[in-house]
Amino acid sequence: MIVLAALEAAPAHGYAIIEEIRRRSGGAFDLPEGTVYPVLHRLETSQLLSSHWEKSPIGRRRRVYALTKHGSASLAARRTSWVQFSSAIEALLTEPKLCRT
Amino acid sequence: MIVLAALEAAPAHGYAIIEEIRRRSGGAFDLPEGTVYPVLHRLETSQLLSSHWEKSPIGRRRRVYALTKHGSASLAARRTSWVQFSSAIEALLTEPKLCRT
DNA sequence: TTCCATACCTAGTATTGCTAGGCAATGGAA
DNA sequence: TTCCATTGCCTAGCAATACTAGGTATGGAA
Repeated sequence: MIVLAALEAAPAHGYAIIEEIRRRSGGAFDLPEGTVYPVLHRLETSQLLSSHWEKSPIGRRRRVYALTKHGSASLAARRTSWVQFSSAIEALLTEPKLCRT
Repeated sequence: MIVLAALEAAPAHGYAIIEEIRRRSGGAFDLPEGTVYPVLHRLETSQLLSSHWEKSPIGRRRRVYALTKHGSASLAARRTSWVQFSSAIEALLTEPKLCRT
């Protein structure tokens, strides 16, 4: 979900995605390449991302990923799941206090 | 963290913990026994829980778990981690909209 | 007696985050 | 010129773990 969200605003290549995630999360998520690249491959295999090779301004090759329609839909679904999940966690963490009478 | 939180109010045995988690989460977390029992064993090995055998009112054996001091401290730390984690996810999920000018 | 609910357990599988490497090109420093 | 840092990609293998799919045992109800 994090990777999909990072690609929501615009397509990007792996290295930039890692930096974007680190920046947006205020450093909380500093994901190593060994985590992100396999995720990108899995998401592409699942048709949630598409990719093509590009040249950076100084001539380096890059693989640029973009959300597909399925990817956008999946992100929306994951957002909903996240809200339900975090609400449930919140309920589990706070209910004991509500029980005291 | 979920299991620790379920034991915060009072000690309980495995089966009751599963029901308590299901109840508190409004059915969102319906954890199978194959998930919870190994977790209980791991938490006890890590000294976060202690256990003893009891007899239920109708005579069935039960293993009742309780938070240790380390368990309470660990739960507190996990709560803090959860808040940071969920805040970071929230930031990742909402920032794209903030970027539009 | 047979079945269900309670109550516990674990072997094995599938997933996945991460470590620890490797490859390649570029630009600047020594 | 040579070397290293940075950018940029990749993967094999380890470790953790959620879950499936079984198993055991007891008490009460049908």
